[in-house]
Amino acid sequence: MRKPCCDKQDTNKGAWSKQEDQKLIDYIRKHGEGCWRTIPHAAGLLRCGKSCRLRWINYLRPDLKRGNFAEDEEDLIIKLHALLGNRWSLIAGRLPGRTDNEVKNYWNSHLRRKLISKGIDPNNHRLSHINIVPRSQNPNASASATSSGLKTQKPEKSQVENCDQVSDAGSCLEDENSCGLPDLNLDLMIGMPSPSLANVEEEKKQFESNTSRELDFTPSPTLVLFG
DNA sequence: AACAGAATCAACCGCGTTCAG
DNA sequence: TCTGAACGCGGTTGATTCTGT
Repeated sequence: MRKPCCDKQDTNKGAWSKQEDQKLIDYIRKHGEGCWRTIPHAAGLLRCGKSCRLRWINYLRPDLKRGNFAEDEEDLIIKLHALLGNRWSLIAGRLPGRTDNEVKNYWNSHLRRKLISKGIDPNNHRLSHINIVPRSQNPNASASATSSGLKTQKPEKSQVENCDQVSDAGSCLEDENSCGLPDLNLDLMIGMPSPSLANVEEEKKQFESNTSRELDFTPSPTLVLFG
């Protein structure tokens, strides 16, 4: 049985105070990112290492961009999601200054809905033959696009009906290979910070070879990668 | 102005992976 | 080779803010 990552009795939870932020920033500036387990104690924080790591990565890191996503960033996220599925850290790795959490939140709150409104199933990036009813006329759809709404969205059949056996976009791509659909031909050159598209492909292949998921779904003919 | 519902996003949780001993 | 601790990730939650009535 895994032990909890920290002694919960002695750790703060919830929002970080300015003082806590400052302590963490000061410590990491001085000593760099290191063993997250020991950082809280060393920095004089009553937080668990996990929490410190998350706070640093998602909020305090100096190279974070923050603010609205540019259109090219949106496009890139959509394309990468089509390629990689919900592997947010990989996607975020290709967006300089963005974090996996940020990308994930943005996807769940904006991009999903954007795709749905264009009649595209965000799970597999295929045209879904659903009539999109404006929210105002469709009270049932009210919470479906929120991140917390995702849990309620799961059973929202109408939107996944066409591909109810598809788990994610990545799996869809496996199918892509097997049924000989056209090459994705993605233009992923927008501000790639690290390695290159070749590595995305590499990671994808690696992922695919590592995964033994059996897929069983009927492909719809159109995979949509707009942008 | 007050309220309700929706949207946003920081943070937590739990699991899989990695790695050192 | 095995085991356990730590890390990293994706999913989820819940507090806060926004928007419409």
